[in-house]
Amino acid sequence: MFKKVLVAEDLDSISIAVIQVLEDLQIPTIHHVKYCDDGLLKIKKALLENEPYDLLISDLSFKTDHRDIHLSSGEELIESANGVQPKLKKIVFSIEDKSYRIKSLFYDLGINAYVSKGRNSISELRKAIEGTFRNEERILSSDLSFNFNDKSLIEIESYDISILKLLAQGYILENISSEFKSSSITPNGTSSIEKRINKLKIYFKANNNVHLIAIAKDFGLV
Amino acid sequence: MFKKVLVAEDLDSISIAVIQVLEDLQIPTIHHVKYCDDGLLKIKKALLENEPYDLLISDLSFKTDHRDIHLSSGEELIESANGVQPKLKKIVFSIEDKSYRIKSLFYDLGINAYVSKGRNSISELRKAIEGTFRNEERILSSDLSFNFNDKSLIEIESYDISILKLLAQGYILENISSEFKSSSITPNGTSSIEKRINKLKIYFKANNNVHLIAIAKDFGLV
DNA sequence: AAGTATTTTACGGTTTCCCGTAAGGAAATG
DNA sequence: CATTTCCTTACGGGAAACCGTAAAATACTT
Repeated sequence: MFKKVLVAEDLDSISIAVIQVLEDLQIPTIHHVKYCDDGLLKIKKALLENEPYDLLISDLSFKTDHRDIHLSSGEELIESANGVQPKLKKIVFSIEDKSYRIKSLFYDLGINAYVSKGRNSISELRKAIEGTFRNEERILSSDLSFNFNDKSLIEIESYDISILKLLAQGYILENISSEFKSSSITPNGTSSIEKRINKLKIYFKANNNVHLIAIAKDFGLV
Repeated sequence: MFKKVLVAEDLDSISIAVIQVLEDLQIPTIHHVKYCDDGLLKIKKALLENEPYDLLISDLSFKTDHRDIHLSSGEELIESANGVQPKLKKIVFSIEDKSYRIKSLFYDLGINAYVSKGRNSISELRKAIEGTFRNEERILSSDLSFNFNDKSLIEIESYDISILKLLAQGYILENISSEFKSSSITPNGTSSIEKRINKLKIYFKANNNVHLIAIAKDFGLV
């Protein structure tokens, strides 16, 4: 079994349970951080000392408080971790249950397992840890069931997200156009952007921009 | 100390920690439900058997799954509980940290304490339980600090919420107007609704309706 | 290199939003 | 009962969204 595991989880009420699972699995070294920044520091330090972690279990969203931080989410932590220790095994333990967000964790960040916080997540987490150790791939907790080959939602790309983000910030078409021009994002004509928004509206069955942003917010896209 | 406590929390990873706190406080009877409906049933049953609960500790948001449910949130559970056992002490333990939503829990649902899930919430929860037992009022975990007398946000009333909800569903002004007419909500002229939206835009510093809804979503108003 | 397809951009007409002003009506005051 | 005040509604003009069409630019094929 794993020898050295790092847990990144801000909520103490949850980290207790996660650590309990790791103790049950008799993992000798269990470290826990409440901030992503601390997590990256620990990973780097462990590498320097030639005692790297075997496994990172991370949440996705972290509360903000008084402290100044560089890494604000689990995604950013994992991305940074990939920069210094690409082979690190990674399990995400989060409440998120939107398939395209989870898919991107596997595709873009190369995580080994995703466990959704739910009514039976402790046993799911345990199974995921064991499976990851056995080098199983794309482990998903059983309350989630979506098809990795379903392309439908993955086609919403960063370009669409950029538009939605700016719309949600009160930008009008012209503003978005000039914003894209100055960031050299293409296409950036008002007409093209308009068309893309229209596609999104059709896709999400939205009546108008207001409706679209409400839906995008619900889906956690912005 | 309390003799009989009910915990309503769907996430097993969290309920473990909550129950641990209660055990540390040596509470003889601790029950736990993962669904709001089960919570209400238990409260009713305990009342019938003349062994009512002294305290309810509830989360606010519950995941939906295959099961059909009547009560979908902690608010609804507490409201129902108030219907059958108004004197029941109530502590809410949730991730929510928007002041006006928390205020309404105290004002409208008469909860005794609110503990925000955070980096040190376990000790906060323990303090809240002890404080509630000593009949302290309006207990707030210390990571939250807002003024109960600050009227600013509480003035957004259900009328505004109705407008925001319909906007978020893609209604245009005319639709909202006729919707209000058929529900006999006043004022219902397009002009009045327009003016009210304008006030909201000024209040939330929103550039337009799209921006407004994005902000409303962020604040959890809709 | 020419032709075809696709993408990007431009344009115009209609609807809705946006915002100021003002008329109409109800409640409050004296 | 008249006057003031506040609230609701109506109206109008300009801005932005909405929606279809078409031209221009780019990429793709043969």
